[in-house]
Amino acid sequence: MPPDPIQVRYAGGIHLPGMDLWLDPHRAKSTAFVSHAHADHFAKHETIICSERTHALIRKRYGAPKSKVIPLAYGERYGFNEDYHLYLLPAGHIFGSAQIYLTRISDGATLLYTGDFKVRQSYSAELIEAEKADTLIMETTFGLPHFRFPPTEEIVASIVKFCRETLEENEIPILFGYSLGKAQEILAALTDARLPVMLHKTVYDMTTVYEQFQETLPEYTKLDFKAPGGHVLIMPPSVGRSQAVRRLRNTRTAMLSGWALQSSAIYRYQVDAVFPLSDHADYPGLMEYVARVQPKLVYTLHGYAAEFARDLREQGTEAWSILTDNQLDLDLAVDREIGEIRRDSQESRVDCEVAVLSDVSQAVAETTGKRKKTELLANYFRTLSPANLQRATLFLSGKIFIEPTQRRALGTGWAVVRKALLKVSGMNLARYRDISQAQSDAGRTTFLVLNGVTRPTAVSLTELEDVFVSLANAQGPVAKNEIICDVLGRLHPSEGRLVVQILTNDLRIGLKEGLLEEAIAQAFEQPVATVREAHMLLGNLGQTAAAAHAKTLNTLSLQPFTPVKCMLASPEPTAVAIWDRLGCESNEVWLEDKLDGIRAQFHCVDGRTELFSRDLRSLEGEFPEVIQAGQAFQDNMVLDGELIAYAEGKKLSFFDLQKRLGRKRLNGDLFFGEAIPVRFVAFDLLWCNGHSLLKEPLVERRRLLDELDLPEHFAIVPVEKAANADAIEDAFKQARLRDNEGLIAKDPQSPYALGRRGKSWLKLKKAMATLDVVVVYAEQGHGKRSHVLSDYTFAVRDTETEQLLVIGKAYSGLTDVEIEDLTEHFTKHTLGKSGNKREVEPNVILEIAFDSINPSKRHNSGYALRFPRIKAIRQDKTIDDIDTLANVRKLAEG
DNA sequence: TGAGGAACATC
DNA sequence: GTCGGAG
DNA sequence: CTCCGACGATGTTCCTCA
Repeated sequence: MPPDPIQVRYAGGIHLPGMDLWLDPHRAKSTAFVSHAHADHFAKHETIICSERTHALIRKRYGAPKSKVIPLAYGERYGFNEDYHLYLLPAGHIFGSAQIYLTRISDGATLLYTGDFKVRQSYSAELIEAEKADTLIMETTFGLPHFRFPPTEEIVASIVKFCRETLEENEIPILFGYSLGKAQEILAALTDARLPVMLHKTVYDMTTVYEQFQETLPEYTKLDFKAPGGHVLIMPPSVGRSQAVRRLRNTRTAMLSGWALQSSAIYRYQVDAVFPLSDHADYPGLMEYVARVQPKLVYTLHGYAAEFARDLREQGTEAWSILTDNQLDLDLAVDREIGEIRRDSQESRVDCEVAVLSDVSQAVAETTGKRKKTELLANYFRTLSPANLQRATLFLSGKIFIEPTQRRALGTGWAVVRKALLKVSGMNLARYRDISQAQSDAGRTTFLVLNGVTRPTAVSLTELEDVFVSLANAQGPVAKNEIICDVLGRLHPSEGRLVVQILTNDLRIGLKEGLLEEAIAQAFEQPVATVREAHMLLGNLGQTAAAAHAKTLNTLSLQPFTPVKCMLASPEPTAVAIWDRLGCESNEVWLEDKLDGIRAQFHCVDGRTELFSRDLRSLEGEFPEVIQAGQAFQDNMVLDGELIAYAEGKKLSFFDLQKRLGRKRLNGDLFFGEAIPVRFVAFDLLWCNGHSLLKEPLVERRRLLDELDLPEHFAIVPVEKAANADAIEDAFKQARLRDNEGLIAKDPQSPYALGRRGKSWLKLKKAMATLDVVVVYAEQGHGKRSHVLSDYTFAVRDTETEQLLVIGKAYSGLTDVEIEDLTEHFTKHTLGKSGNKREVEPNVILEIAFDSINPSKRHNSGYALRFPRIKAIRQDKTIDDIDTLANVRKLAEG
């Protein structure tokens, strides 16, 4: 009578309930077997069983673990408890990697768990050993029959050939392989070739550990970015996109991975070559291994687990994927390490317009270098019909609507999208969080969450546009959620990723509008400047692309009721600086008060009037009285100006004006009763009675502006002319007395530069006193700051209660280095955590600059700062030196 | 019904 | 609005 | 020099949930 198999279950990791032992669990457990030293297999378990070599690697890499470690030599028998004993066998994956062999003493039942393994002899890892076992739990990363690696010598020979040829052409070969295991395997494999090798720091560090156990490594040096020439560089894939590596010229890159067998690999890794050097077993290897173990029952996991299990069953061995549903957890960790997407579901990909667009987007994201990006895009643009060209350029610029004036918000932020992703994938929130935290990249997260759960169909760009429009029209998150679920369910994860990126307005593919302009110019052989100009005039890349395609760019001009991108001013700290920049040219600077309102463009032709905001939105609903009053203008014109809150004899501020922003409903009494009165103060004239004035100098535009008869609610900003820095300084003081922010200085000879933050308009703002505050909370940032604590909440002291009261947050003003230093500091001085926010010891003093202090409900000090920025980290000060609430109050009132 | 959150837009 | 960083 | 990303406060709207 054969014994019952040792019970196995899966619960976020493999668990053997009979002995309460976990095998390579992702999260910290009481007792766990750690098969090898890759980071994803190593959590803070209370007790860790691992090979003594793995233990050495872990110690070197992460320092001595706090866990209790039971290091075992291969074959060393260990009595786990009264009923179970175990020993480890080499797994051949990386140095020190082990399988675990368990025996239940009472009935002799046995179980073998492989961890990651390889059957072939490798250069840097022990040769695998197999033993007969009743139950086998094995990894099946390459569990499809077509994964057959060529003989290792052939692979190595081709790698060496690649390196030699690259060096002969005076270029630098770069080999990408994971810093622990793969990199040393490559290094060892290169021994006979006698090529000079440089190792990236992370690889170098791990290699020094290897060296203690291995005599056959060739000579190597640490990567010197200044003189890499003539060397073979080995580095982990993750640093391949780093600045330092990108800066290296004349490189040829190669990825070393089992996935190289797939034809899409070169494209996916964005390298010049791929070689199938793997530390996993290929399909024949997996089969051979099963034959050696002769198991009665097999559980498979990782990669093509279900497929491989099916193949085994067909051969008469009972085999099951341990739980396809849970694969992601384990695969994910590996993905993160080696920068791969495990399951390549290209086969299920449907060739459609959206798929092509997402490929282009992905390629742009992965391409470094402007020229390559624009060329890629230009080639793509040329293949599109005019209508699809509009859509594609819009979507790639993260926009949705072709007509700028019909632009509406989608109302789909991360909250809505996350809900939809959970629904489509059936994933629970905890797992989703794991993925999103591990990735800290919205696109990759989306891909992984959707991977394998959607039924891709062909979707055209028109259909996608329809989805966006219906999203904009849908009312409420519930309705939007449904639409998103529907479209994601019909898309391949690669396409789903793009759609989510567009929905959340977070494309992040290193594609700015400027680059798209260049691509459009290149695609249709137009000068970039012309395309750019057209974009400013049309306010929309879709239309710009269409015009470039139709070769009608030159016929474009400023048209009333088509808002244009407005000219902006650059900040300048002092009057002297302004004079230096503008004065020398024409010996005169024109000064206007910098009004604190909202920028607006007023269009008027024959009594029809329109008002647009700075980003070309119609302000129709918000300021109807201005639009109405403007109908009294006798002339046809386009004005540039500022909408301000204004009442005779009463000081009104931006704060007052904000109450009217974003309003959809204006009750009757809103502007006749208590409403904040408003006026449009013009400072420029862009078009007048049929003529564009953009190219005219400011003097001329202003002359015409001054001739206009102004209706109610309209005014023109006064100009003062200054002939030296002192006069500017003086005017600045006057402007402040008038409660304005400061000055705008203009070159009277300058044309109107659409959309430019140029040097013809400069702004001088008032600098307030600064505040010394202490940081009380620190938070993780986003995007490129997702790995640092870049968000600081700070407080002042209330001398009455001796409490620290929060007055604001800031990150702006610190350099990357300072943020890194502070991250380290706050990590060490954390008092408590809730979510991403951590309370920190109040021992970092910041000097904060700001524009004003206002009463606020947001922070418990009752005050908030406008435009807070960090001026300095005051290492010379302590918490005793920070500003007091009384001080703040004084500044707020003063 | 009212508080609270998300999304968006303005600076 | 602010700022630092990269091309 | 110019663009871009990653950040600040605050207002309204709209929806959800207790």
